[in-house]
Amino acid sequence: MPKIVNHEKYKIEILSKCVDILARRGYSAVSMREIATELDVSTGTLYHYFATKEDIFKELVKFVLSKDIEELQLYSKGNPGQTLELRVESLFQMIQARESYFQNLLYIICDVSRLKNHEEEKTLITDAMKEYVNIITKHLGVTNPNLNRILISVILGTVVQRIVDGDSISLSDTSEIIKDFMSLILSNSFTF
Amino acid sequence: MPKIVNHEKYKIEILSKCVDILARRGYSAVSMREIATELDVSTGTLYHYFATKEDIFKELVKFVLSKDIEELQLYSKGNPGQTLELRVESLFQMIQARESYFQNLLYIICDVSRLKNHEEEKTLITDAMKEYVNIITKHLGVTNPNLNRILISVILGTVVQRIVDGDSISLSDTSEIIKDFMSLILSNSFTF
Amino acid sequence: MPKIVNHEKYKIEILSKCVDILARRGYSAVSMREIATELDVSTGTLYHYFATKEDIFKELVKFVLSKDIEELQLYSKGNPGQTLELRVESLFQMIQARESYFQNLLYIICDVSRLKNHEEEKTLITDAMKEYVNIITKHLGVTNPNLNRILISVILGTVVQRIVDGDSISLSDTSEIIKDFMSLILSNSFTF
Amino acid sequence: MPKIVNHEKYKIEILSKCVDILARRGYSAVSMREIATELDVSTGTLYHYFATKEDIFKELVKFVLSKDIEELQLYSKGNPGQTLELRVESLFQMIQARESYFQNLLYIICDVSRLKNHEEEKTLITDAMKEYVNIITKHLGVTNPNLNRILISVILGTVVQRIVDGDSISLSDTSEIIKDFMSLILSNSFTF
DNA sequence: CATGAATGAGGGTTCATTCAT
DNA sequence: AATGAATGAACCCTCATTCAT
Repeated sequence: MPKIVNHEKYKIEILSKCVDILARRGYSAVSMREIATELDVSTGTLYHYFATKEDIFKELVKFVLSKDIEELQLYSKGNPGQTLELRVESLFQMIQARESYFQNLLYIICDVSRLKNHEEEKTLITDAMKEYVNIITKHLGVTNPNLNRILISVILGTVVQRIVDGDSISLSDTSEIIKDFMSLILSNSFTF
Repeated sequence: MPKIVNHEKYKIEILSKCVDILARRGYSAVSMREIATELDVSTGTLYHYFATKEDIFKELVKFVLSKDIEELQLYSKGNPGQTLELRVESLFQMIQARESYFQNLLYIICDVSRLKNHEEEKTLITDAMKEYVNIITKHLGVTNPNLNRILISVILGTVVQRIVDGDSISLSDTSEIIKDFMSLILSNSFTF
Repeated sequence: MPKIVNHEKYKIEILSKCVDILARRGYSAVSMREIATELDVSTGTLYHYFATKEDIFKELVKFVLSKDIEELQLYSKGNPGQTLELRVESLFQMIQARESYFQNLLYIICDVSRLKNHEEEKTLITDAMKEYVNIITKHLGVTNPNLNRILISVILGTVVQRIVDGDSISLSDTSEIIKDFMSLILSNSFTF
Repeated sequence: MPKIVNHEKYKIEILSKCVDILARRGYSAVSMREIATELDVSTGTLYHYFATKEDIFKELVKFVLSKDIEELQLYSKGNPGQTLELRVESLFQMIQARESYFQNLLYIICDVSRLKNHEEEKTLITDAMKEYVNIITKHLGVTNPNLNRILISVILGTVVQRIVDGDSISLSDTSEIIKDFMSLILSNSFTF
C-alpha cells in the first residue's frame, strides 16, 4: 500500500469498491468492519477517507448516479439507430448489459428513501430519474414524458421481478413486447 | 375455547401492527425496542410471541403476502367489469387504493432478497408474483403471461418512481396510457 | 441481581460506587468498561441507568456535592464547641475525617473545569464553595468572607500538598497553626 | 555545532508549546493529533522527537518544574525587599503574575498523581514542593517549615478557588490578609 | 527530517436476547 | 402473560503508533 496517494482518487477507488457490498447487503445491515474486510483495508483507513459510515453512503450515491448518467449520455450520443425498432432494441440491450447496475440502483433507492437525513440524496435520485427521461426522449425520439416514465417503470419493474425470481421475465422478452407495442403505435400514427 | 386461539390472534395483531415500521424503516435499521415501543408493549412480550427478531420478519412476510393475495382474489371475483377498458380502469383503481401497501411490499421484497436465511420467504414472494399473474389473467382476460408480467412491471416500476418522487407519474396517468394501449391492441386484433 | 428494582435508588447506588474510580482515575482516563467491571455489572446495565458516560459524571457531581453539603450542614448544627479554639479544632477534625472525600472533590473540580459542556456543574461547584463559606461562618462565628475563603484555601491547598506527598504537612499540624493564628486574632481584638 | 543541539532545542520548543494544551485539556483527554494540530506539525514529527505520548508528558513535567524553580530562584535572589510586609507583598505580586502558570501546575499535579507509571514525576513534584518551601524561607526569612507549607497551601487553595470561580477571592485580597497576619506575628514576637 | 497514510486495539454505545419477578 | 433489568457481543468511531515515501 502506497504512502503517497492521490487522496481524492483513492476515495473514488474505495467508493467504487463499496457499491456492491453496500447496495446488496444494505446500508443498515452492513458494518464498517465488513466493508473494510471486503476492501482489504482497516477500519482506520476507511475513516481516514470518510468521516462517517453515512458519509460513505452519501458520497457513494453521488458517485453512482453521476457515473451512471455520464455513461448513459455517452451511450445515447453514440448510438442512435435508424428505425424506432432498432432504437428500442439498442436501448434494451444497453439496459440488459447494465442489469446488475440497475439492481444496485434499486436497492440504493430503497435505502435512501428509508433512511433519515438523506434529503440531498433523494433530490439527486429525483434529478437522475428526470435525466433518464431526457435520455430516453433523445434516444427514442418519443417526447411524451408520461410514456417515457412508463418505459422506465417497465425497466424498473422488470428489475424488481428479476430480483425476486431471476427467470420470471427477461429484459429481452420485455424488449420484444415493447418493440411490438412501439410498431403498433407508429403504424397507427398514434399520438402520445 | 383453548388459549391457543387468543395467542395466535394476538400474534396476528402484533404482526399487522409491525408491517409499517418494519417495511418503512427496514429490518436491519429497526430494533426490537423500537418495535416494542411502537406497539406499546415490552420487549419481553414480543419475545413471548416470537422467538427472534428474524421470526417476526418471517411471519410478517407470510402474513402480508397471504392477506394480500386473499384480498386480491376477493376483488377479482367481485368486480369483473364489462369492457377491457373498464376492467383496466378497475384494476388500476384497485392498485391506486393499495399503493401504500405496494410500497411496503417493495421494501419487504428488497429486505427479503438482501437478507440471509430467507429462502422460504423468497419462495413465498416468487409464488405471490405468480399468483398476481393469475389474478390479472382472470381479471383482464389477457392470457399472455409475459404481457401480464409487463403490466406488473409497470405497476411496480411506478411504485418505485413514486417512492423517489411522489408526483413524478401517478398510477391514474399510467392507467390512461395502458387503457389506450389495450384499446389499440383490441382494435388491431393483436395477438399476445 | 434483582429484577425488581427501585430505579432511582439503584442509580444512587451506582453513583456512590462510581465516585472513587471516576475521581481518582479521571473522567477521560476511565472507560465505561472499567467502571462496569469495578461495579461488577455489565456495560449494558450502566447504560440502562444512564444515557451516556457524561451523564454519569454530571449526576455524580450533583450527587457528591449535595450529599457533602448535607453532611456538613448536619455537622455544623450539631457541634458548635464553646471556645474558638475548640471550634477550630472540631472543624479540622471533621475535615481530617473527610480528607479522602476532599481529594475526590479536588479531582472532580479539575475535571469539571477542564471538560467541555459542564457549565451547569461548574455552577454547582461555585455554589457549593459559597455554601462552604456559609458553613464556616456559622461554625466559627468568623464573618469576614475573605478570611473564610483563606481558611478554605488552606484546607484545599493542604489537600493538594498531601496528594503530592502524603507526609508533607498534616491537617492536624495545620490545625495547630490555625488555632494559634485565631487565638492571636482574638487576643488582639483584631477586626476582620 | 553538532545537530544534537538543534534537536534538543526543538524538543524544548515543542514542550513549551504543549504545556497549555496538555495542562488545560488533560493528558487523557487530549490526543496526539490534537497536539500536532495545535503545534502545526504532523504526528510523525511529534514521534520523531518523542517516543510516546507518555514521554511527552514526562518530559513536559520535568521541563515545567525546572523552568519554574529556575525562575523562582532568580526572583528570590533579585528581589528581597526590606520589610516583611514588603517581602510578602512582593511574593504575592510575583505569584499573581504567574497565576496562569500555577493553574497549569495544579492540573499537571492532578494528572501526575492520577496516572500510572509516573513515579519519577511524582518525586519531581515532591522535590519541587520542597524547593518552594526553601525559596519562601529565603525570601521571607520565616523558617518554620509548616508555616511555609501553609503559605503554599493558601496559594494553591486560592488557585483552586479561582479555577472554580474567577472572582471568588483574588490573590491580592489574600495578600492583604496575609500581610496583616504577618505583622501580627511580628508585633507579638510570635515564635513559629 | 517531515509527512500523513495505514493499522487494529480499544473507546462509547446499542443490540437482540434472557429470565427473575 | 407481561414486564423490564441484565447481559455481553458487536456496532461506529478514535486513538497511539508505525513506516513508506
